Amino acid sequence: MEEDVKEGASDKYSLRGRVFSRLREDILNGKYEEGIELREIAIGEELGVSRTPVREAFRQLELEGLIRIIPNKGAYVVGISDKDVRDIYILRSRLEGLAARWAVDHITKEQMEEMEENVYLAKFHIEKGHTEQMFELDNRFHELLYEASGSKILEHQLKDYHQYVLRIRKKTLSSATRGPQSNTEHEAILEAIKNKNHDDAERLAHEHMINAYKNMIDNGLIKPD
Amino acid sequence: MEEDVKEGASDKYSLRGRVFSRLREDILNGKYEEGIELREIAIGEELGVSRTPVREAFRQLELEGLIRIIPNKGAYVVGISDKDVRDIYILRSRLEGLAARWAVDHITKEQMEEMEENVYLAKFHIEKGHTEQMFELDNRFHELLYEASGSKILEHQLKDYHQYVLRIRKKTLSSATRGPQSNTEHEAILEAIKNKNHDDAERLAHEHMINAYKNMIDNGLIKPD
DNA sequence: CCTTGTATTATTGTATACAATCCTTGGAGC
DNA sequence: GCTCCAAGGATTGTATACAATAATACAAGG
Repeated sequence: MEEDVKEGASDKYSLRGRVFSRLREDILNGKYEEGIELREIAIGEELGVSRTPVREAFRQLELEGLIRIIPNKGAYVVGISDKDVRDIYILRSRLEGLAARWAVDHITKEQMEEMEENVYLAKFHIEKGHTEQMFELDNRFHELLYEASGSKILEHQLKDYHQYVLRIRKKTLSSATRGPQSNTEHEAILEAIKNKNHDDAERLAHEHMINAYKNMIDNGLIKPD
Repeated sequence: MEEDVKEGASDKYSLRGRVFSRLREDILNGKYEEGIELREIAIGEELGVSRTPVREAFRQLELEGLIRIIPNKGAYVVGISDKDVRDIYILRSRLEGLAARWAVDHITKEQMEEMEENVYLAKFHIEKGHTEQMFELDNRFHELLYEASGSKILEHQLKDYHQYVLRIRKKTLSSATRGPQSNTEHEAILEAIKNKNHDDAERLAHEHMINAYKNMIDNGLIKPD
């Protein structure tokens, strides 16, 4: 029964939690475009709730930087610029390297086993071209790495960024060449951790992000500098 | 009149903003100890407001990781463990290095001038042993560095961490030896940026954090590993 | 025609009322 | 005395009512 213990602030079973998750997803997926104004009543009616949970969700979204609230005026969708995406990938490249380094000493047997299963299963879905499953497995691999780092702070931070660039990542992975290469890199990172090689783990995780970054630019998903 | 444009989510002039700032400060300063339960009504009465702004502030504090809300039960202060502080310093060491590197290319003339003034003025207050001013100048130096990086993402992140370890930093800087050394290191970072030396800037900023970290441990302010 | 001031309206900010949930406490049964 | 359960109280979750603020429209004066 130890389910849902982590549930940071999403809280699936409260109205506020659902509103928050829904709005975040809608913003990241581009349903609400940048600059658009979100009205409490309208959102409330759309989701069938009153203003109270909507307001609380707004406050959280603001803290996440997804909307900007101007007092007594309104809430405006901020969106993510190409520069933000580039910056996040550079930050991630450094922090994921650190996560991999720390994971060498802190990964549990269960986490290791799930990682191995993850990489193995991914091969299958890549073969079949199941993009949705590839996406989910990629998500989970990185989350596992964050959790295995043994640092709540680092885990929290990387999960945030991971969420943040969700939209762009969906496009990236469906690319025919990046999918397989990404999983090969996952495998290499996993091996380094298994062999307790700190430097390799950090370097490979770092390069993994840099490669993803380059891929985005080469495929024109975001514009360079 | 371009004041208060950044005001992320604090919003000094709304009740919610004040409640949020106040509670964060009280938690970080140790007024509310770890594990203590915060009741909406009690906090509201203490600050003379109703539950609504208190609840909104709670939701934000949860997202910042300072309290943990268990649905239908209560809000509990999380506090910062020694491990969290150690982790943050390691993360900061890497990210501040990056900030310094980026600052080389993005710092404005005004920022550069304020940095120079900052380092110069700090010498005076160190000489006189004015700990409060030393603290403020140290704060400002780092904020300037973050702003000069030219990356909203990185700036936001580092400011967060900076706030987070506020309590411990106050103690550190008042140490007779660390104060002067810290400012000397600031000066070196500034020089590297001025000379447009990316590698030095990154290395020095990185080392600056590592030194602060070691100092904390050597002085027993937090326990090692 | 343009500017300015004011009234109206829409929207957010805050307080309060009501509903749902959890915890405590006390008593019945054994 | 111990266990279990039920009732009451306390606390959070949600909805709604009211207050404050900002946007808009329109009329009066230049």
